[in-house]
Amino acid sequence: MMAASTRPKRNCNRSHGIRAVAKAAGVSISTVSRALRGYHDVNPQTRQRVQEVAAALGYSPNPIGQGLVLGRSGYVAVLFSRRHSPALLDRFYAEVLGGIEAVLEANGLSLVLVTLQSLDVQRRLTSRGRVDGVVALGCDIPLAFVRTLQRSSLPLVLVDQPGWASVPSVTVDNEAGAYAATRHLLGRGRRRVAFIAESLSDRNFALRKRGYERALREAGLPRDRGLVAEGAPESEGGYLAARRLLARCLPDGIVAANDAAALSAMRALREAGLRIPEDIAVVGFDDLELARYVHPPLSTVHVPRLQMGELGAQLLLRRIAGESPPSVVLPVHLIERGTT
Amino acid sequence: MMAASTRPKRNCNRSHGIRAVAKAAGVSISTVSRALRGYHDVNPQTRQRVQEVAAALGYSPNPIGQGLVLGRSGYVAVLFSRRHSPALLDRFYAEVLGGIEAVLEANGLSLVLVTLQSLDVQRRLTSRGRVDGVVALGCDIPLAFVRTLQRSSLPLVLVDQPGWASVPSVTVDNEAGAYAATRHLLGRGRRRVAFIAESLSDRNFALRKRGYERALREAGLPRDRGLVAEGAPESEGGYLAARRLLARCLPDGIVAANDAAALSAMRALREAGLRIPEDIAVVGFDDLELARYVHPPLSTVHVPRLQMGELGAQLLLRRIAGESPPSVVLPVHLIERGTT
DNA sequence: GCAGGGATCAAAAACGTTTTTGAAAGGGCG
DNA sequence: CGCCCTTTCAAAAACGTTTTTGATCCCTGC
Repeated sequence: MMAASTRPKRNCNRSHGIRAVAKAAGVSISTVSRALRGYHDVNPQTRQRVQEVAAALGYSPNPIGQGLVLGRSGYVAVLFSRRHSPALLDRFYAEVLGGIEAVLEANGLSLVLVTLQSLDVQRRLTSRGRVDGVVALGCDIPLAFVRTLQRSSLPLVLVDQPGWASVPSVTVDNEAGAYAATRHLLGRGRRRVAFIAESLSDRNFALRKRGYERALREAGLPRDRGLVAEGAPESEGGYLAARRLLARCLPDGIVAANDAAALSAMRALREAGLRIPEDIAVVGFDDLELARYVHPPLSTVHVPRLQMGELGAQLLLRRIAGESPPSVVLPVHLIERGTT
Repeated sequence: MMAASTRPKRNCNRSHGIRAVAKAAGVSISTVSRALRGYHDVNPQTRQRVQEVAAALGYSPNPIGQGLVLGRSGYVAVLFSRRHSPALLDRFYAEVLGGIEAVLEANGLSLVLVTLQSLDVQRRLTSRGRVDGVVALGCDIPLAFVRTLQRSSLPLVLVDQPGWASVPSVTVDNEAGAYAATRHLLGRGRRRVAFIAESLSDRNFALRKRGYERALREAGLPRDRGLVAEGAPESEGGYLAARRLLARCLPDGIVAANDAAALSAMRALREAGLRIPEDIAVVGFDDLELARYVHPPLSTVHVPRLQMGELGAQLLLRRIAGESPPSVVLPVHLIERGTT
């Protein structure tokens, strides 16, 4: 009597899982799998019955079981640097994230958020089978880290950071955007045009500075180092940069490396008693939603954030599929509003 | 000769995995598992050798294999409503997210971002073993949806939305916060104090309205429906609400349901030629970082966002462990700045 | 000398799926 | 009537772990 229940193992006659469906439909589990996956070698009647039974039991394949045999997890990691980590997540990357999520979602993948803050990030990413690919966001992901990821042969794309070698990337034409912004100010008769940034060690901001310098050079204006000011790599860096700039000279136009810097710079300008745009014109970069709503509305270079995210995700999907898609550089365009 | 390689199956002698470590260390795979997991019945020398070999081979256990046998995935879903989905992610929830991520990270769990936009969200969450738990963010997750999640016996906690039954939650004392804000204005001699919100169907905003009303009642002021205005549930809803309010009457104080509404209302007030705080005082709710930097700096009710996220994650961890932790209501406090 | 017991480890079952392999059934053709 | 091919499905292997079970070895105590 007792022998039968001596070793009940875990629970062998559970009511979930592919086995339950197989039993209820009176077929084998392999047939259930094929029927549900839409393979050809299964009788239409059988397929129909299996589908009905599966629906009735509320069955859907356990993704871990699938992942084990298929060798994929169904997760894609989105890597943030410390500066843009969720706690500091600015609207810029929030929107990029939205684009990534939409595309992944449409392809049945889930998005896992990872920040560079944690020490064993590397292990968690490269650990075999944990994620199927990585999108690295922003230009302050250390190159060494990217190289490590690349070595682990995990599909990888860079967004808002130039790619290299076989790593595809999605970026915007930073240099051309800043060039257009500067030309715009020069075209309005401004002659002492400054450039400010939260930080010039940010690679994207450095590229924008080059566009600014090229415009000045082409206009035949002398290069004045006093016209370039740097703040601090934090949310109020632009305010600091503007204060430093005004302490040195009085420009009649400012090209800011991003909207955040432009907006806090505007506060500094107002505190200094300057009128915008009469005394000094300002143009930003990014076209945050907020730019439309401040007073006066901020002229800025529009960056297609959603599209960046979507393209990044699409590139990653192709990479996961084994292709080697080329990097893409998105064009940007200036939007004139009230500050110029 | 050929018989040996007739069926090479996938690849049976691969150089990764627990088997490789076992072979290299000259022990069985079960010993490797026990040694690495820190169990007792393994000789210290053997353990040491196994650890060295594992480190040398760069081995770490495949989480999918672990998940399969352990019945957990190592992932926790954070659920956003459409309104706060990544594309629209406001700084409020970004910071809550940061708190959640920090705690999960410290406990070896990863965070997967899920929005209510997708149609089969439900399947993806409740599908057995996909995630170990869910944190639902915000007060506009449909109750029906929450109930479904609850029925699936997936550990669940609500953040910024009142829990019920056995679902624990983390909220702030919205009613008390708005009460304090209103009392503050009344204490400064304001008598015609209005309340504006992007939307009154938002449950948290409705609670704040009740705090506002209680303060007026206790002060013996007559109830005036014209003093309550609603905008639209979008980023510029506060602007609209303020316009509607001013079209009806001229208050000398405004309690806004959140900082976003307060800030865009301030724009409307300024456009109407009103001085802040001389003609009209404004107090917000949330204490966004931006509140400190606008001009004049916004008086507001501080909401401990990071802490909300941390507590939410901790509650979920306890729930996953099988406990039934109680809901928590965090206190809030008023911060006086330049607008009152 | 031998039963009993603790320490250490190997073998195997189990987790839930997919995919390969091969077998049975049915039909056309010689 | 037998052979071969096609259709349909069942059985089993495989994915990478953890955990249970039981075997071996060595020691202690009688």
